[in-house]
Amino acid sequence: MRPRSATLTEQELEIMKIVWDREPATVRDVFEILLERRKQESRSLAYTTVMTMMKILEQKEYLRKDESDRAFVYRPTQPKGTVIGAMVREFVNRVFNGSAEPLLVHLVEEHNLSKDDLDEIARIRGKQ
Amino acid sequence: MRPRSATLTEQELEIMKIVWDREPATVRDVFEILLERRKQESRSLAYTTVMTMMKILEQKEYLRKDESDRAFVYRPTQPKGTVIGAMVREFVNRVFNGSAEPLLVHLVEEHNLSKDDLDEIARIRGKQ
DNA sequence: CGCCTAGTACTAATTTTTTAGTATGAGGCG
DNA sequence: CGCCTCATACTAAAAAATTAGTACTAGGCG
Repeated sequence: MRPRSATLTEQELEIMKIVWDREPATVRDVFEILLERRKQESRSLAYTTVMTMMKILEQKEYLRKDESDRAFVYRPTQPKGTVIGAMVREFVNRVFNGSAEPLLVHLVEEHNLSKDDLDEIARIRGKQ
Repeated sequence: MRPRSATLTEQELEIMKIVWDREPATVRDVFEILLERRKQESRSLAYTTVMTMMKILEQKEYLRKDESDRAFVYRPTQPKGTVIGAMVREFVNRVFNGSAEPLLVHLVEEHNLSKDDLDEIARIRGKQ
């Protein structure tokens, strides 16, 4: 039996990022942004596809919908940081067996993070 | 049209990690390790499932198979660091729109990376 | 008022990913 | 030699993830 994804799937995340950005957002809001992006890469998208995805996100309790004037408006139930944090944790677990250091090394070596960036983070971190 | 995953899927990665570890590995090698893990969580696994996955990995050219005494032996075509690096990049793109810093912040704030760890990384990084 | 638009609910198809069954063959061994 | 084990090739089913169609409704507006 194939298990369900433990975190947001790719398309679910795509939608959640938009809703976190707008807070709240309607299906049409999300649809238009996504459609625009799809056009860039010559892919299409149906309005009802976004609707279905947002309903799924509501069922999974990532979104909550409120009656509004015309269309439903959706809001995230959890802050972005919380959900993304869980995704980072899942990634670290899955790819690096739970250890964050090797990921850090990848970031430093392959993502142009300078010593200054690290110092900056360390400084912020140190403050608390 | 749903696109294919741009990186290793979950099960593909699980297998690749084992093969990188053994180098080379047979289907049976991988099967036994995975079966053991599955047992822990009361899940089952068929030998042929692993075979199919490894054939897919061969088709995708992540693995190469060599004739051997009894069973085929499989070797990775690319070093672990390269492939995992690509996965990190894909993750950063997908989740953080390509910017590594916010991921770094998550790591520092939620994965018990101390200032010392950062210093250590910065030192290694600085050396080159 | 009747029509068009925007929205929703419901249903379902498609593709990917994961899983496994069946048939077949090679080789050791009693 | 005949059987049993292990491996492979081939086929395909099941589940998840993604995509979309159809029917229906409310509301604006000509």
